[in-house]
Amino acid sequence: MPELPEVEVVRRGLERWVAGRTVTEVEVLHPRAVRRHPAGGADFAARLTGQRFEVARRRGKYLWLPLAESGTSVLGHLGMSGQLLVQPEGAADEKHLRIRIRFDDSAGTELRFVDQRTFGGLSLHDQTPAGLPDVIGHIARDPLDPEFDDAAFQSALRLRRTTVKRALLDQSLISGVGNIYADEALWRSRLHYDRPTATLTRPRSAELLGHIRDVMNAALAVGGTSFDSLYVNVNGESGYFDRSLDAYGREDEPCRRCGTPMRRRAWMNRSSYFCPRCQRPPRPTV
DNA sequence: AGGGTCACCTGTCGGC
DNA sequence: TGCCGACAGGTGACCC
Repeated sequence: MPELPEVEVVRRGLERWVAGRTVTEVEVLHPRAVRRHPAGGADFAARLTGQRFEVARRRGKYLWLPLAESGTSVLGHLGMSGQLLVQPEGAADEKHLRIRIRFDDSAGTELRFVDQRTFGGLSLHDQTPAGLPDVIGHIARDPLDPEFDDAAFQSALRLRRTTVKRALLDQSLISGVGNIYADEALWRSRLHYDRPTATLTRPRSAELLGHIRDVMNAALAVGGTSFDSLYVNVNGESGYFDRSLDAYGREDEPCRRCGTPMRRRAWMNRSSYFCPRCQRPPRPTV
């Protein structure tokens, strides 16, 4: 569940089903799932056992479970294919089950980290005075954070010497935006992905930020975007926002504004979807 | 220093 | 059928 709305859906599930529970056993079934925990899987398991989870928090695409009275937290990132699932004890292991966490209560469920491509993982970190795991200090606030500074973001965006989609995907400038919501916000803003950030006016950058927020909130309201069973909440359920996408994945389909067939362009080892009429490419600079 | 490229994985899909 | 390449929602180490 990679981008902000999908991660927030997972965070809410953890808040409901995992907060307040005490860990009795941790099984690390694949070393890559704890590769961001330098001391290794055995240390991760030993240090987590006996600890009690507090309410899950999130910044951008990272989420973490603070451990009560310890000054540490379990940090999680879902990568491209990670899932955090609350499953009945005894349910058959998923094919890509990487980490299992058991609890001391009688709720009858356990927490599982399942990840096909192993780009995601869990790790244990000290918290900074601000309450953030120390290794994500470089991650900017996300646009749904009440303390996100709109004016500062707009200024920083326009000062960058890069192109607008690159900037949106830079998690140290604004976090939580990935390939889907970048394309959606750019389509709503009528901006081409290769538009130099320096050419954005203040109103255009404000409008872009507004569209990022709007599209993320709209996705969150319907449980996020799921094209397949890889992207689900902690109960294994998909979101519905794929039906509302205007740009992402719509190659050759008519633009919902002007009817022109949408295009896909290879871009940074991935794809950008855009309307060639509504989102004109920037004039080549000399 | 900051921007841009590529590797890291496993799986699916479409073309031949 | 099978093989092969393209592609998939992300990140950060490493270039220049």
